[in-house]
Amino acid sequence: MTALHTPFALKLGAFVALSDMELNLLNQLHNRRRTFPARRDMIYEGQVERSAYILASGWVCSYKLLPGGTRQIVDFQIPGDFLGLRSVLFRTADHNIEPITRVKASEVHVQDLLETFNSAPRLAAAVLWAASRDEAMVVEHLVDIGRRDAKQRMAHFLLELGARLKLVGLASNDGYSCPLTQYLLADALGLSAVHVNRVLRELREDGFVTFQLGRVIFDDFDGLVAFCEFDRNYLDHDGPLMK
Amino acid sequence: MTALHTPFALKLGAFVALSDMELNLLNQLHNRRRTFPARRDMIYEGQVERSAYILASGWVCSYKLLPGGTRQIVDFQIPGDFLGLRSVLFRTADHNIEPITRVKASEVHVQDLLETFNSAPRLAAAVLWAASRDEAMVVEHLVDIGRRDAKQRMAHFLLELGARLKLVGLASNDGYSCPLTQYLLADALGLSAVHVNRVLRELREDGFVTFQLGRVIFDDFDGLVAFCEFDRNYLDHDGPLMK
DNA sequence: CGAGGGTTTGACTTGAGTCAATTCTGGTGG
DNA sequence: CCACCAGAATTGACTCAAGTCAAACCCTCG
Repeated sequence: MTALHTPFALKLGAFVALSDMELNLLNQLHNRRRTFPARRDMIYEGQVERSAYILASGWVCSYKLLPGGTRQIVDFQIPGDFLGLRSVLFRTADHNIEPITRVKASEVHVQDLLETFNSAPRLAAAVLWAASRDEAMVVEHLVDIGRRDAKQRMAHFLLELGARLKLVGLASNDGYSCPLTQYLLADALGLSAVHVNRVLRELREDGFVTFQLGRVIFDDFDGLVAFCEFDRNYLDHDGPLMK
Repeated sequence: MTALHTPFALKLGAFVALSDMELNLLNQLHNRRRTFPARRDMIYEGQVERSAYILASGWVCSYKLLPGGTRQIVDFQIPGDFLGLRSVLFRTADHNIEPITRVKASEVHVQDLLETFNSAPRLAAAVLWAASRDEAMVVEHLVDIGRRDAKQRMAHFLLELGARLKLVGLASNDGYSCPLTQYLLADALGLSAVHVNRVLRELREDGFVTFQLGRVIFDDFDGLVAFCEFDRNYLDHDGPLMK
């Protein structure tokens, strides 16, 4: 078994046991490497020229802008995630995508993707699976915002992010490094930045999590899971589901 | 051109101009008709036996239950919508689906669906398109809850629902009939039932919409659209996008 | 005619937002 | 190496949107 090179392969590998041939195919998708500076939108609402990307390193967020000037961050993308898969289907992008850090990503043409799927149908299943999982994530985010109070919401969010990062080897149950500012958290969780700060302090004082200096540290992982009633099942995978 | 028989065909017809052959194929999907009584879950979280349905008549909602006993309704499904497409992919359903009214639906086996796609690839594109649109809807719902106050949220929601119903011929700019109770609205919009009532009263007193006795009546459609900054584009289709 | 959802309304409470000032941090250039 | 700056993080005081509790009311259906 060869090494799993990219976060993308790592992630798909959590769903499907990948053969060397499949790993090679995945690597070939990464030939069109591009770099994006932080803060400047990669894809913006209404943009016509469509392309999809696979995130190799760095973090981005996808958000919708409201007329009032506020915005709602729909999701964060981390290494291994697909970007703009949906904007390829629609004629124009329906939301903006902004790099939070400097980002490296591989541009993927629909053509190449389809060809890859042709050669290795199991990869299609894996990608579809990953996409469904992302959608499930948005749903969970919706529940978060709709029915949890700020403190549980934050706790749940930090755990979920941790679970995703663990899939690509960027987190453990101890914690992970996280470039998100409190403003970004606020826009994602539907809170004000001030309140985000207060909530983070409370969680810290409760001895659950510490989020400071770009690192999330789980001081009491199990306690935190219990506090926000985090469902361990839906993100935990013990290994490939398809052999 | 034959009549468009089912809401499902009507909806897909908004995306792709359907040939007689394709219409026939769609109709054949509807041979396994089933009826469900109101209030009893059709699909529940954790259920293993998977099947997908196409809604022929009636309304259902998909929701997630929280440990505290509250719930968040993620989306409502109306005639022509797919049910449980995702639960076919995952081993178990990740949310519950409950009929709001008595419901008629056609059971669809993955097998049949794939065969249909094989015979008419354009239908695959249309279904994928519809699925993407549904996902975009969830995103919009997320924005609604995260960043709009209760009044705009309600206004936006009622307009969106109207737009969807219009696609299958069940609404006009005057209004539509709607079996949702204020409790259901509350669970969908992340509000309390009491506040839903207050907000509906305000919208009525402002002369925007009247929601009473199971009917939504747009007293001032344009005013309402302006009030909640509804984006007409993303749901309005003048006709098939693929000829 | 009674029962049970569903709808309305009022009085009170509270979680989260706003405004505004202060401190911390990391980066930059002299 | 240090002074300075901008962007982040903190904190306190005050406000307000939305929740909670509780009591009517009102259809509709058996």
